Amino acid sequence: MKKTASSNREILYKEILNKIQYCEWVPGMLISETMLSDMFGISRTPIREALFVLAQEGFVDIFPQAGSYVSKIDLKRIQELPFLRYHLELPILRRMAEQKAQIPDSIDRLLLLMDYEASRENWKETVSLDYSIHEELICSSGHQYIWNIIKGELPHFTRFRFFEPHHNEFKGDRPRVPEEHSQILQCIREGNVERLETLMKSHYDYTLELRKEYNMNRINLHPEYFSNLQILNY
Amino acid sequence: MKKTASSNREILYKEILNKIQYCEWVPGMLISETMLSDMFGISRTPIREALFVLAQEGFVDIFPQAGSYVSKIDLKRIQELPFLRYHLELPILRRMAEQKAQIPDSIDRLLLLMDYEASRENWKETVSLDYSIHEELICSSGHQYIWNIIKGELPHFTRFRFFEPHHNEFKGDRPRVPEEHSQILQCIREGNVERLETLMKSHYDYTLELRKEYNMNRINLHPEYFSNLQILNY
DNA sequence: CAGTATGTGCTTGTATACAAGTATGGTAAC
DNA sequence: GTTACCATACTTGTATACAAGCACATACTG
Repeated sequence: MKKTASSNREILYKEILNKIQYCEWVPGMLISETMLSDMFGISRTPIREALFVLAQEGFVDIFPQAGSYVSKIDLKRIQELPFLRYHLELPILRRMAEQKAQIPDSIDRLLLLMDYEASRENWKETVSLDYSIHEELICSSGHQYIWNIIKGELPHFTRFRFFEPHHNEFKGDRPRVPEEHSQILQCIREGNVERLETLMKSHYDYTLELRKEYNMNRINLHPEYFSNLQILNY
Repeated sequence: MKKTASSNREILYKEILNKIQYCEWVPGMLISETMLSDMFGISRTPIREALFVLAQEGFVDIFPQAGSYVSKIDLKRIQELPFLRYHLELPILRRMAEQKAQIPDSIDRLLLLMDYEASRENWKETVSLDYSIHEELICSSGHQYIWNIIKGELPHFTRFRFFEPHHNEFKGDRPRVPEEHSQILQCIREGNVERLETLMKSHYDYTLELRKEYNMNRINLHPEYFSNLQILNY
């Protein structure tokens, strides 16, 4: 029993997810199966199969006999992600710090790369490396399944990062992210648990992030891209 | 644009998931599309669509041109669930306790029902009410998305609860679960944060659970149902 | 002019025929 | 007896035809 190369369905799934997470297909856009069928030059069957999985994950809304649409960016969901990551990643990293666990060398390489890509303003690559750094840390401590859960939510947040074509947070409201990573690593190496917790808290400053003026302005540029806008009014 | 009644695909998804999570279809069992097609009296198309989603969630393994199988129970995944729940649910309940938040009346009704169903040894209903109690608590504090993430993982654990037809944990290794719920509620109502943390820790005693003699014996009855068995040997 | 009814074109839902790859068991060669 | 090969039956992957339902525009009615 062998696992063969990727089927069209799997390729399509990744392709469509990329279009959506980087907002090349904007929230609310109609994506009918026949349209995708023409675009990719294959039949509706594998396209439907990819769309179901994407719908299950909240990236596509399917209205029977009416149409399929790129889902709107759910601000409630965005708001919950930092909570999720803080409370799952911190205990893992804290344990690594307490045990002064070995950190894989690959991390330092990723840090360098992220700096490099950020300096060249390659934002897609920068964000991708951001995620990879966390992935390496979490998985090196054996919590692959926890990371998989987080990973499934990340594309929702990626949309929030990319919905304006020319925005980037690393120049805007969070220019210090790459530096924060280095500091977090250092804390783990030194076993400095207290500072680690402080750093993680600000790295995932989840209580107010969405309601910062910076983000309010961005969101108001494209209110039609969002659902659950009311959470901005508390 | 209206959401119509459930399509066959959605019905099938739930139906198949139930068969799998309650181990009516045992781990490793072959479930070919034509077999399901005959069984349910509908064509392969909606069945395939349901199977893809289940495969994505880890309940089904699809081997192209070879066959589809009920996945084995992944002990690593089972082991991570208590970690996940503890670190997500505790901060939510802790906050409720600190704020002495209002707890919906429906919870007390669910507690009563769970006691009742447990006393009548209706295990499916008991487990289902167990989950509902947590759901009510978590969602009443506004963290529906966090609960959805946990909810997606629960059927994996349900399989671990039901893979022996005549086993039940509430008579076996964890008879005090219903009582623990009452105590947790009381802590929240009284704002007793310290005791809450202790209770939650034992409610999700995640570090050793799988390696307790009780579970080792159960697992050894059906080693062919499991993957990642090696984690029992640490 | 307002409101209702209806037809048309679009969408997704389902069934089925066919393509292509896998695993198995039997057979023949050694 | 052992090994290699091959035919066969089974699996999933894909394409396509048709069914059924929604939404909008249009025409009709009051």
